[in-house]
Amino acid sequence: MEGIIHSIRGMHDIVPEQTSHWQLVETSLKNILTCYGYQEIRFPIIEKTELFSRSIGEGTDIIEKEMYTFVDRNGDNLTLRPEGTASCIRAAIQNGLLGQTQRLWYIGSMFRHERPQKARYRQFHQLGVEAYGFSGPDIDAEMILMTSRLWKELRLKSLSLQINSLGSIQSRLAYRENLVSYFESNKNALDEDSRRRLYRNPLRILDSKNPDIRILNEAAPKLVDHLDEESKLDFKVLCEILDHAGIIYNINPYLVRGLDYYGKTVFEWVTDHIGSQNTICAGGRYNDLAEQLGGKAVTAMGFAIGLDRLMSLLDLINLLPRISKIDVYLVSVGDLARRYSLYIAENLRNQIPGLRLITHCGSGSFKSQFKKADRSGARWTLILGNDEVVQRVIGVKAMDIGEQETIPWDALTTYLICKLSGKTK
RNA sequence: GUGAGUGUAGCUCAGUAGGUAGAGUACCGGAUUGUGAUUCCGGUUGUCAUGGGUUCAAGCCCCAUCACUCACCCCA
Repeated sequence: MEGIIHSIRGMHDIVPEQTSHWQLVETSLKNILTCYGYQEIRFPIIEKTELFSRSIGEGTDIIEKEMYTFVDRNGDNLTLRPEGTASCIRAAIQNGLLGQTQRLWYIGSMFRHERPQKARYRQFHQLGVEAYGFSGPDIDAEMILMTSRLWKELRLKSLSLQINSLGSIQSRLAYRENLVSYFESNKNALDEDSRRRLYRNPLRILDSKNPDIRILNEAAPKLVDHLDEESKLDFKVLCEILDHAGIIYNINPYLVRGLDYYGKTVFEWVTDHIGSQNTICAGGRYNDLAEQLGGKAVTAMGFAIGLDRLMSLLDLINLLPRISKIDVYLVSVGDLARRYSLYIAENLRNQIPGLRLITHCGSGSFKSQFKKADRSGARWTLILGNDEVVQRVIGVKAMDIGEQETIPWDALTTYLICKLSGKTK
């Protein structure tokens, strides 16, 4: 394998067998977003580093050690986007979109320099959704209902919904103090990770995986008891809307989310099927971010779906359908026939828009051409030899039942349209 | 960044106690001078991840490097 250049660690190719599935899923997702009135926005894959450090939070792992950051030829400090929220709101500010309410979505690659593992890659794909100018909690509920519909559309039942409210920044600060003093008085019980988080991001101790810490958390002060009145009410209304819609959820007081800009509503859809990276979709409210990035204050709510994780979940529980790739494969043998095959194919394409037709190209015996026709998944094989050309006819073989008919050229289009629409002739 | 496991044909994997590499599948050809998926016959495919070391001899043992996988951390 010497001399072969490989892709960078943690960055993977998506090959044709997979792209057909990705396209299918992406189309479903986009259709539903469109039906809810969300519009696509596209923004650059690279931004000034400052955009991310100012939004995501200086103390987070993303900023501290996971960004692909470099200095470009102008000396500017740039970063491959580790997430979409900051870029999206930057684009909204810059393009004057925040004068009115916005429902937006985007899709694309994100980059984080983490150790790769199952469903976690250095280049990964997210579908992000953001809404600006809605104070909630109705838009919060709308997003959760919409994600629930996405799963229904994909026939995905193995996701469970976790929700929580982080409260306003002020109420969270008060809570944080309480929490720190609680953990300080139990400092000996803390593990190494938790001690590190104690002053930097004490809320994150709450979602530790360590069983001992979990026990310690049970007696910790509860965020719910420190919520400000507005957050409390919003959260109550959110729960009521979800109840009315029949959405099953779990209020998880330990759900705190990692990025600094979240406040009030947060939610996650998790699965226990794909290993340790179990969050498929997550988001929350971030009402202070726009102002923090130099825009005017705008309420905002958003979430992102980890598409790599979604695809691997769908694959694992066998929800990816067998996709028929092609309708018709045209084989041709003989000099005369080969000259006519592309001509016949083009005529068919003209007359049957959307026809999925492969014309055999290159050499190949009759036998090998048929093998290719078979493997292409085509339901019909068209057979053109010199004899057929002379008689102005073509063979049509139904690959599933193995029956073959001879059809005159001028009747071929009608014949195929009949077959494709499932009608018997 | 930390830890563990795995690297042999395009793919999935065997490879006995160190003795110079095998199966299935895929691919190509034939049985059928013009008919696939089934059957039968034949053929091709490898710097055994890379570099060193031990040995008369290394796919196998030792060391290093790289990659992949899983978990921790973190997050979608």
